[in-house]
Amino acid sequence: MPVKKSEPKWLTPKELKAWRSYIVASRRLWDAMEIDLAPHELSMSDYEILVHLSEAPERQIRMSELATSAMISKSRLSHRMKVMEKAGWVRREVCKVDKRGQFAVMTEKGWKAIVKAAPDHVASIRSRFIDHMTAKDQEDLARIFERVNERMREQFEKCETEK
Amino acid sequence: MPVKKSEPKWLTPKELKAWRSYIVASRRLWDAMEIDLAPHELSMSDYEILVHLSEAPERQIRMSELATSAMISKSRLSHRMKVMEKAGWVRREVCKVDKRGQFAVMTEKGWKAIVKAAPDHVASIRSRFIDHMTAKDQEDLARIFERVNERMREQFEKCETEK
DNA sequence: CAGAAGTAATTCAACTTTCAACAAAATTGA
DNA sequence: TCAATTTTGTTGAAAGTTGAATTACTTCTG
Repeated sequence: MPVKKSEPKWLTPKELKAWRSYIVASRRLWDAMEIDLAPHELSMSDYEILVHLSEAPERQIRMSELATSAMISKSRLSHRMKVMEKAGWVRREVCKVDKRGQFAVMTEKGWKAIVKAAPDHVASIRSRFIDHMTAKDQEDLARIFERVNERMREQFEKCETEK
Repeated sequence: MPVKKSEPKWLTPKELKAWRSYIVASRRLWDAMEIDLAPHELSMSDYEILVHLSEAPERQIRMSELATSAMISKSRLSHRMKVMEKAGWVRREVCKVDKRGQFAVMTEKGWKAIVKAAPDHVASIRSRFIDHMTAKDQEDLARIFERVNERMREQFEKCETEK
């Protein structure tokens, strides 16, 4: 029997428009916000790392946990930490309970750096994104992306259990 | 007179939720779609390049134009083209009118590769994103991101004229 | 309690992206 | 016309990212 793939269900013009405008705006938005952060010698990704670190109790957290919350690989975090350690923003401390573990610890200097960058970053989020939509839009957006996120989690879990 | 920065206008909980759900879902979405494309030996970025190339008249286009439409730097495009040329998907041809110029030309093999990848990619856009929202949501989303995009273009133009 | 399996984090090697410098050609304008 | 400027595209080195391998522990199991 000849293998016949089912006809792909192409996107309708409206679907395509939703996808393209999302993907194009997202790309530009990211670039613009990187530029906005650059004066603070921070990339979006490094900013994210520092925020999660700063929100941890006593501004310290295990490397693995930090990697998870900042949504980057452990390897990448290791490399970035080396850079940020050199900049004096963080330091590493061995975990006394589990000697395999390391704590990422935010230094006073790191705290000052993030406190200094935060107002500009928030202004950037506003001027590039949030301020261009109504309160209703914000709610819709949150709902939509929360759902997308939720579905991806489900898909991922399904894919895990299949192993 | 002491310099006093105006109090930063922090995000309200709703604004923060809109921003965070957008940024988190976007990150995961991108990763998931990279994984979906991987079996075709393509990254999202390379796919984008090939799509724009395939949509050009006679499937050929000047390097600069391609870089602009795929929203990547000329340098990056140059490097990627070298890789894709090696894979046999594209080749380069000098422009007879403007001898500085190069045309990126899609090969038959490249066309076949993109035609083969497209149905899976569209299925990926659907299952990861589009299918989780209503038609109304799609319209709202398109409108919101179109506006965000438009505003960024204005901001960029303003910043250009200031030079 | 020994050793097998699992986990935390880093390192290595390969690859990708960026940035600055460059060459060649086209355009501008005095 | 012709020198200055701009544009096109590439290159090479440095920086960043990834995934597999590695090291050093911890936990589990009989």
